Amino acid sequence: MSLCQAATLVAETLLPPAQVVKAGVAVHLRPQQRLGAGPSQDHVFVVRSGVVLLEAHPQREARQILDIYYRGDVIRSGGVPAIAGAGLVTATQAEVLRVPVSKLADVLNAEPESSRWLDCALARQYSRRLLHTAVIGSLAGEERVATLLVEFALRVGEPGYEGACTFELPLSRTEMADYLSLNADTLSRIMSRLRQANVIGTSGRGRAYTPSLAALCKLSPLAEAVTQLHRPAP
Amino acid sequence: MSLCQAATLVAETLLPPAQVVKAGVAVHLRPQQRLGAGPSQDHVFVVRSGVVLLEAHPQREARQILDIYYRGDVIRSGGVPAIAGAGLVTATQAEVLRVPVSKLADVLNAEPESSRWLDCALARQYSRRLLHTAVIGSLAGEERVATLLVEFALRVGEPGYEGACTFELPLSRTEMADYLSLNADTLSRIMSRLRQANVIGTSGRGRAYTPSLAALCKLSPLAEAVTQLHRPAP
DNA sequence: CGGAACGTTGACTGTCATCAATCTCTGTGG
DNA sequence: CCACAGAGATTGATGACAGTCAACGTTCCG
Repeated sequence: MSLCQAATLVAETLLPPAQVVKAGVAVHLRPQQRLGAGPSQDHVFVVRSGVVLLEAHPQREARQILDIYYRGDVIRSGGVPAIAGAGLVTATQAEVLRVPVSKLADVLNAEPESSRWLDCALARQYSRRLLHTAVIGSLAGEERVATLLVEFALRVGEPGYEGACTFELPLSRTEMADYLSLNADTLSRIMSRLRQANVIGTSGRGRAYTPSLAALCKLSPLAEAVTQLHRPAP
Repeated sequence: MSLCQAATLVAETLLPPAQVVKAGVAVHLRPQQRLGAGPSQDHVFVVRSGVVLLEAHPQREARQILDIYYRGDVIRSGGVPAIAGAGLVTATQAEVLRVPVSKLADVLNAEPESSRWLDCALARQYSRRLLHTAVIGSLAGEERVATLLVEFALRVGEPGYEGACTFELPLSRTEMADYLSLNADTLSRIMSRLRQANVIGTSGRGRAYTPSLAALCKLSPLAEAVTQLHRPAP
């Protein structure tokens, strides 16, 4: 099987096969560090830890975050559309594997296993893009925020008692706003409202928790789809 | 090379290799016809002519069009996220190739050529999704409409004298609105404004033309990126 | 302790959604 | 060929939500 089945989104297919790892080099990055500055070289990056963002500046003074990459995700620097100011930035400390496209191509031709892994990763990420289109295209501000919080809770959260969940916020308020196509001010207002409604709590800038993940999900019409695409491997 | 270079988005890589074609069956469809009604079977569709839409109903009474597929595009029915009312519909009369996933997987394993074609198609489509995220996430109503019109002009347009261009509108107003995350009423107002400004003209419901494609592009901050991703092969 | 970046909150404005009425195509049947 | 019906498209009046600008508070760093 070279195409990924919905049922095979498990841990073993998440990380790249050894041949791919051997073809690349590990890169350690601090928060807010740019990736793939050299546009001359077309690289593929595989996220091993941390969170990487794809950003662009379609307008003067306007930033848009187009994609969020988590552990196991694959990024092809040459596949970024020609939008002004497009580029990759880390949101948190991160470790990525950098593989030249030509070397990866060799591995793919030699190892069908690698093709299976790549197709699987790309299919997963394509689905997530479609879902995010639905989020920013059809949900109200509060619903968008709830959806992103559910995503974070599933991706980087530590479950607690009775459906409670503590999780890191890998993106700053401004970054979350740019991802959700909301104003940073508006996002702040929404977060305050959610806090007052006891749906979430925050501790410091980078962390949050929810007493009931189910309650948070009820605020997002697309929580079910998010859960399907971001739930940690069983 | 198994990954697609930006420079290789040419006609020869657009259509599936013969082995893939042999593994599937051609299906002819009328406008507004649904695809892949049987959720039991996971299929891959390749668009050979016409336009296919991926739609969903994230909210009661709200339709969102998540993706537009043109000639040469690849759709995997199993990759659609679990949003309510998600499914494929034709916008126009269309012909697609329907290939069972298991059969395609066999071909991919046997023929590296096929893997190259598939990776190429998926990379192209992923870029387009990112671009569309930027469109609905950061552009004003009029800019979104201009962007979509440029896309149509490049995809299905017949160039005329001095930058003029006549093109079919494969989507109805309602569908365009649902794709751009605009109200159908608002879209209609914007189209009227563009008509009064002589940027576009319409003849009947399904056709439009622009006296100057360059003028239309000037209304879209992302026209350059659209051109890069939708320009017909040289 | 001080400064800078980030986050919060309030008052105001603008854009787009909503609702309702009218108009225009398109296909059908007399 | 024309009349009709129904869906789709247009247009106007109105309101709500989110953006903008500005001021203040908080967190985190040296």
